[in-house]
Amino acid sequence: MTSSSVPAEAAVPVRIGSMESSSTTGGSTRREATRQKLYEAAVTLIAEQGFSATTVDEIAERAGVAKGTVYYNFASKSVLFEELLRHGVGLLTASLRDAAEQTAREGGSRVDALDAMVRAGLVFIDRYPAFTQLYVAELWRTNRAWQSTLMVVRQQAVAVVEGVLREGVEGGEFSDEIDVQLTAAALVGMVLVAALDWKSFQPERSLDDVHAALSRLLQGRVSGKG
Amino acid sequence: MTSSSVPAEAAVPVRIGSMESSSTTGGSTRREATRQKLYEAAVTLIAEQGFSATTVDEIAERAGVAKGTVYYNFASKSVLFEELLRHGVGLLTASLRDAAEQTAREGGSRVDALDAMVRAGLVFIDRYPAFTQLYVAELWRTNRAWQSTLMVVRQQAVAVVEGVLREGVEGGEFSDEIDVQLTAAALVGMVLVAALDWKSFQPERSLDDVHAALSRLLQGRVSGKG
DNA sequence: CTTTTTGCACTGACCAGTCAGTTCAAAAAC
DNA sequence: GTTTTTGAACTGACTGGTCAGTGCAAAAAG
Repeated sequence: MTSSSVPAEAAVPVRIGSMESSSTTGGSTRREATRQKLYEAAVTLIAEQGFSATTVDEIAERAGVAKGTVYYNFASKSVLFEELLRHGVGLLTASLRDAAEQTAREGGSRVDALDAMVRAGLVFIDRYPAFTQLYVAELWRTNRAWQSTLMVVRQQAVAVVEGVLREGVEGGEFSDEIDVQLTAAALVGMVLVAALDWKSFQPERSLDDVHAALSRLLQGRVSGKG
Repeated sequence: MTSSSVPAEAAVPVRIGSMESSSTTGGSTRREATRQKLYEAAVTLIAEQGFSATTVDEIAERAGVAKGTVYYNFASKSVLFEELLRHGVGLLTASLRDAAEQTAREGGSRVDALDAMVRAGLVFIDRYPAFTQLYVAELWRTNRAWQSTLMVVRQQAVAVVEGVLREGVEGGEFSDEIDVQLTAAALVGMVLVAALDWKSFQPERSLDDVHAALSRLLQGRVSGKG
């Protein structure tokens, strides 16, 4: 296991295949496609069963490759998982940032930015429900190998929300008594749980519908008559 | 790894108070006490590592009993887990219901009831953080043996929140345009994620502090100056 | 153009270790 | 005397990871 006699081992450039095939420059070829298939297989299986209950054999089978191929492309089962995690949250973070920035560019308020981010979150969960499940299931675990990866990656996403809240407080749009960190976590939780519930128990509803419900809650338009 | 000499077994960070409230009914005796120890051991281990990654040997060791005792008291590993689940959510549901009813008894509004339930949720998570972790990690999984148990038990808890929202709508206190089911899920998510974040990343803060932050969000006192 | 070589990507049988669950005689606890 | 616990041995299935070998497309040699 440790210190095997591995020769030169032409440095594999840890490329993370994008969840959607970007295929910008023709660099990838077969390898990239294989990685992609493995990500997709792993994400659904782990979302369904959890990391430990998912076997490498299953992942390989679902991806339509041999088991050895998994280990040709990834150092271990947990490395595969960590790269999956990093990539997925990277997409989410970028999406949230875009939403906030575009709102600012269009002259919207901070509440508008928050609302746009809620929508961006919903769009993400709508597109990658399995990834979201898997992420939530692992986030608050302790004593796990990828704990640090998870923390870093969580902070990236939450920081975007915190940033908008902080700007809002500084600009006087939000009360300066709000607790930025906790409020950000609560907002993330609101979207996360509502969306997972949507996907799990009312999948027929439209994104706009769900967004409208959360918007109302976000903007405190719950009390009082409609 | 197995049966290592286990040094001091020092301070377990996440303490689970006895989930069996008090020994009111005298039916238990020794057996009940053993079961209790097994619950407590299982809940922390599974919260940390997940169900599949936790071995029966570990649970027995942590509980300080022999492996045979586990199988004398529970038919299987998953039966132990299911009973744990049912018991824990039973406590939460009772607690939420109490909060709502007491608010009503004292003549509070529905928002007050919601607020009381937020607090009850926080108190629960504060007392049983490991159980909460474990529950969240399993809730949205699919294809698992205890899936149906989980659904039933989830519905019990969420229904209490939905009930208060519905009463609020009927009584004109809440807008009749709110989506009861989604809003309930969002509220639960808000408390859940904020609390887990609190326990994981800001454990030094007080419950009142966290409650105040969530109250503000719940009552839409975010926008506008302090 | 044809033949040979190269080396990347992939294969799948295999191994050493692990784990849920069983068994049971004997000891404790009640 | 009965109920509960112990503790260690055992089984049989499963799993992460390994490795010698295959296939093939493009480069190099002829």
